[in-house]
Amino acid sequence: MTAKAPQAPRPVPTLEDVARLAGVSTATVSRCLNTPDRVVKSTRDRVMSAVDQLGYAPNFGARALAAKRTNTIGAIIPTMENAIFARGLQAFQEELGLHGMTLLVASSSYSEDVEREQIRTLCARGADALLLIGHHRSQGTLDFLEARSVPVLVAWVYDPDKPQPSIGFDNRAAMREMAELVIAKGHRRIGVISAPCDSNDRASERVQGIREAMAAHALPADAMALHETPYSIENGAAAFRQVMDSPDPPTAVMCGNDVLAVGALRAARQMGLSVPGDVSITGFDDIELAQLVDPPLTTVHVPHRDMGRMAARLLVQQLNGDGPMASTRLDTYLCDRETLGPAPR
Amino acid sequence: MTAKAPQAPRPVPTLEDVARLAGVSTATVSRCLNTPDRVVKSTRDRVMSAVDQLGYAPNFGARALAAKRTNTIGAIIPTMENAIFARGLQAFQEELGLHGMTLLVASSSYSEDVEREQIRTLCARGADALLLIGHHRSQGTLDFLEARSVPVLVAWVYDPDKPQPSIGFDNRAAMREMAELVIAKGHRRIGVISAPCDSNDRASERVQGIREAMAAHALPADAMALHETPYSIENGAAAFRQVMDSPDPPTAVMCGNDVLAVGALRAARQMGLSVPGDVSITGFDDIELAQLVDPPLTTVHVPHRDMGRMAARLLVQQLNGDGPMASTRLDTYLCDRETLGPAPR
DNA sequence: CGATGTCGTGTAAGCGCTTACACTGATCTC
DNA sequence: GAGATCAGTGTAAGCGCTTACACGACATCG
Repeated sequence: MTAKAPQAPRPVPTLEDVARLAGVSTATVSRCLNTPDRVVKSTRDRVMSAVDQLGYAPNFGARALAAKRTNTIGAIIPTMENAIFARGLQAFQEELGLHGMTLLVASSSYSEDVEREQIRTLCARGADALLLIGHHRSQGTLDFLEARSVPVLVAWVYDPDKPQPSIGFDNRAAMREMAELVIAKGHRRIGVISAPCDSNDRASERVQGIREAMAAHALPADAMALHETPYSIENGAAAFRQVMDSPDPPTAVMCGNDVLAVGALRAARQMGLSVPGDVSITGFDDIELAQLVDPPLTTVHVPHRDMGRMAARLLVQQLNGDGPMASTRLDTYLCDRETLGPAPR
Repeated sequence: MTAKAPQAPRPVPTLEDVARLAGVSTATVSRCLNTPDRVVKSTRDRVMSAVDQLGYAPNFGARALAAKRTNTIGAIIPTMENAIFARGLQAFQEELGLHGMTLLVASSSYSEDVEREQIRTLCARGADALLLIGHHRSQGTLDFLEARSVPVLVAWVYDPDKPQPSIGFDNRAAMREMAELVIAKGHRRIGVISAPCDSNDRASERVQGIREAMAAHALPADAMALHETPYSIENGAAAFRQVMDSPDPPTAVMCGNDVLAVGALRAARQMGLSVPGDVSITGFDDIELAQLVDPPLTTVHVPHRDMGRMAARLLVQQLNGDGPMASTRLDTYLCDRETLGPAPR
């Protein structure tokens, strides 16, 4: 195909090959690549052209081994399937790129065990720091992290009382605010569709927020019908059917996130229920999908991009030795679109 | 917090630490981890408990350096923003996992230069093979890949004539089929909203498919109004407005993918146009969103999961030395939902 | 003008791991 | 019962890179 490769003389060129071709030592080549200003221009040019000619790319593993730093940050998110974390992660990556760092992403499928495995993998791969979602993880995992002294930042939650720094929002307060609105609209029987709460502090905090609002308005605990199911549109739809299949169904269904809410919305339509005429539905996250469905979803807006960007900054600061990270709180706000209406009488 | 770490005696444990604690050589520890059956059980147990006790995790870089294999496959997709590649990649990852391989994902933002950088990065990180999207890339990149002799599989297209093996579908034929249907419904002026065609063979093939169908029915080339814009809902909406802002607007707008189509659909609603009463809209990909919008989108179904799964199998086979990969063609089919209707008269 | 810096470069010691090879006892074979 | 075989383990040589240190060649200075 190309004239440059007569056969396959040396499968992959190394620093040494470059050095030989340029007639310098490996140290000089290394310096050209990492600290170009410590090498005189004439030498540098010679080295660089050798690099090009050979199609040399430094071996990352070897580099990490020798330098003990990888400029890589790992992130483990519960899922890549839907858009919940996509936007935040995108911003995270962009900001990291600005600082010359690379992102390594893994997903845990909402499983504690998988997450532990992924943490080990990312550490093994030399991540200089980790971004994790939520606080819930086993002591063993925490110990491991501490033993390796990898800086960890927890995102999507804000909890200054935890030992690990976090960046995010107050899930409980955010959902409480939404519940207040729902109650203000006259709803007294509230269905709740949430992700499984154990091992998911975002989910449990949100449910807790609803409980608090109900208590504040002297609504009995059994006025809330809680259904837990993993995040997916299908599951949201199924859960909605179950929640509504009761002698005294709720007039509003609050969902733990938008994906579940969109499922609920579909189910409602299939059941011939008008939203919000017959039943109100609310979401959480304000993902793109929320304004695409019909009617557009009333939900809690989460500042995904800001969160991602700030997470990157905090991590970079910490790695540059500018002191420990401070937990940071971002604001959410209600997006009262069209799926929440007054309680039917 | 925990009692196990009095201070920080040795930041991160190494093979040697484990060996010392277990009273064996590093070779034995290594064997316990990689080929457990070559070590007698009593020794192995001792080693393993040392591993646990120390929280040891092998250094990936060092391992790759010594073993010259990483069991890692890299994939570079144009974007993570929307769901176009998500499902396929998920399946790809799952299948890789079954074979003990790990996936490293990067995104190129539809930029050739970024992709080249990412390819280098993934190679540097030791990817044993690469999954790339589409055939379009510079000769320099191709040379680089060949020089390093990294197996490459191209996905989301099928083209047995290219030197690189591919797995996917015939974008041109798939879109031609859709265009045939559109024409059969009586449409004669067709708007086309596509991603920029240069450097995106999927996009250009799809447009070409429309051209072929139109030619086959003796429609003049200028019966097609083509608008190119990057994939995003917003862009789709904007392009739709432009396409329709003509003295003689098209009666059907065919979009290069579902994301654009959903944007077009929104724009149509905002403009007070009924779909498909006033104007028909079609998509491509059949992402989840396609059936969530109202009315559900007529689109081309692409077997994302099959493609991902088979891509993984092909790659694994190749790495196991079972001969070179063969280009594989998958079928698409039309999903005629509710956004395509007869041409208004 | 010899002592002292400074700058650009080379030398070589690892970084943590795998693995070819060597070694040691058992077990087996005739 | 001596030699062959073999399973289990240790020894040590790298893998490709960074970087502390050494070194020579100048420029600078009192």
